[in-house]
Amino acid sequence: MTRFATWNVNSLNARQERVEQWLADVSPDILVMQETKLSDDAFPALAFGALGYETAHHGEGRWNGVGILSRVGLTDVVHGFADGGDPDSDARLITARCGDLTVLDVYVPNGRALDADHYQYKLRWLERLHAHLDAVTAPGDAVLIAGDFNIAPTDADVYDPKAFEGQTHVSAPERQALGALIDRGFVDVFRTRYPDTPRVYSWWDYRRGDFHQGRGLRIDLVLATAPAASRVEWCVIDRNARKGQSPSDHAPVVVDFAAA
DNA sequence: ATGGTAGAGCATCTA
Repeated sequence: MTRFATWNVNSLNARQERVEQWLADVSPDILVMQETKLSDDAFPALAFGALGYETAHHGEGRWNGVGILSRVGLTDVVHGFADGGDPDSDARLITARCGDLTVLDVYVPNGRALDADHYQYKLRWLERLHAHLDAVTAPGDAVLIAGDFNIAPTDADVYDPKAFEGQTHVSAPERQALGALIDRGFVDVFRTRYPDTPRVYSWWDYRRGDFHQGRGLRIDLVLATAPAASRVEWCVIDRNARKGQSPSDHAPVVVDFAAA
């Protein structure tokens, strides 16, 4: 069994102690993180190494930043897009082979507002994933795209769909971009396993007591190709990690895969 | 009316 997890940690500097405690509690074999907000130089590879993990990190410093921990092997690391285009100005993608899984760790742009340039950047960014997948994967591979998608796949993933009308995370073009990955053969592991379970979220705004009021979005996803999806034994969003002192605003998503 | 909180870094920007 391989235990895989994704977590937007919202600053590793602010969260290191909590992340280490969570690793001890949950013991994932692979953890992909988003929003480390670190440069590669500042990434605490030694601290994670002492816990038994190999690491890879792609970060620019103040914002964004993605990192992978693995204790089942970590090879073929690709920083950013391998689509032959211009380098992404933001550090939002890192890819690696972890054991028998090819893992894309993604921090999809937020979008900010439907009329913002950043929203067009988000759509282009999602489009670029296809050429990247063409470059780094082959048909039949067990591939995961995991991370903070900043997209709620359907209204069932939104606490109050009316409140989000006209906003990012729920717009048709974003959902269509996610749909294009589904059309490509990826499945949303959590929703496939729990098709009818309502009010399960992975992110809650820090403000207004949203977490305790149950006002959240399910925007942290694990997408898997069939060779990986067929091995899913268990999937959970760890709400407990959103509780207590100084939590991230996101909860981790954990997936157990049976041995190939 | 455009809040409220958190993080980075020290004025706001991002989420």
